[in-house]
Amino acid sequence: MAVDETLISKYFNWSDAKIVAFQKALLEWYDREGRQLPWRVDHDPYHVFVSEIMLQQTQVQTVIPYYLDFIASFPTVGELASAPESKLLKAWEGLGYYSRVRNMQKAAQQIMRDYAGQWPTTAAKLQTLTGIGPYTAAAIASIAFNQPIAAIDGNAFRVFARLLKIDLDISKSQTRPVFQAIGDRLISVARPGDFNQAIMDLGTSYLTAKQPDAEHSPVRDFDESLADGTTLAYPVKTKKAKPIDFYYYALAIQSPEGWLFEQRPTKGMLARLWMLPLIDRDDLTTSDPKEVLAELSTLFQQETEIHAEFHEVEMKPVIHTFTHQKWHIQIVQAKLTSTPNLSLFSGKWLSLAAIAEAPLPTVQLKLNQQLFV
DNA sequence: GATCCGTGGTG
DNA sequence: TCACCAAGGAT
Repeated sequence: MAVDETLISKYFNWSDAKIVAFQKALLEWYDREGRQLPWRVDHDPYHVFVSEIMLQQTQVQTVIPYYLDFIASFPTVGELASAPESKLLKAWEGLGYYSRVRNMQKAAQQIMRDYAGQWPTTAAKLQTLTGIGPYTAAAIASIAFNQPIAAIDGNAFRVFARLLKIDLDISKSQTRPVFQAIGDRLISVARPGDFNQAIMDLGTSYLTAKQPDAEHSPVRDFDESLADGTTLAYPVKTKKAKPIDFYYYALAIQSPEGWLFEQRPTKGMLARLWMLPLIDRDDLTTSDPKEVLAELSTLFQQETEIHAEFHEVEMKPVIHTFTHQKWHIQIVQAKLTSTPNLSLFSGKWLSLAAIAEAPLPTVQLKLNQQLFV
């Protein structure tokens, strides 16, 4: 809570007059050139909430169609709270970070149960809701309820780091309180929501990460890194690790009732979404292609007593890169003349129509492209 | 506090 | 191909 005052004053010692001038320059620009976005047509806390969750680590252009569909399907927090999970996951299909939508429903249920459907108005209370952290709580509190608290996202880190030449590593958790304290001193008490959104618009226009145009920004006169030509030195951030390679076979098994799909476990990657069964190549005793197919066939027959003749599909492996993992998937196919009982694979036989209804991760959509087109 | 959790775009 | 980025949060 108590942020080291000497650390703050190392980077920030603007006068009140300078702060006011900064707010004026920023907000006048925002009034002139701020983006028109679907979630900016009103300040409904539910609308702000849905958009902010979707925008976590996701670009505006990606979010827009999902936001419009989501609000149409689940218009109120009460309808979100009572929606079936499968519908929610389907609405989120392709957006990534799928735990966001399940946490969003938990938060909606907390609103209904603990707050009688009325949103709490302070960032502190909002942050107790599942899936709402310091950034999202500040965004909702400031935009929907005019609370003067800075929303420190990637844009705010970058903008403030450049303006004030803050050389703290923004990937370290101790850094956030410093930016929070400085942002809270800079923010316009009269228009906190617009201030936060203006900082974000600034971060996606003149002060972008790779090709900034700081010399034309509306706050160029307040930009200390522009003054000495060190814009690109900020923000300081440690590099991310390279994704780890994984090698799988995807079993494309077709019976008269459809294709065998599995729902992924409740926790971990792509939780509760549907995919073809994946066999880790490291779990097989051989890497010789012919022996692999024989082993898969044996594996399947053990449980079914149905003869399954697997064959490698003549297609390139599907390669899909996540943040931390890179999957190399070779499809193997088998067509069954009757439908066996399942025990080895805890899956379901899905018709093409059912596959279209099920929530699928993008890597499975890639597999579908190879199989069903 | 380091790691996990997706996807699409860009140079 | 690859590294990096984009309105973060939970564990």
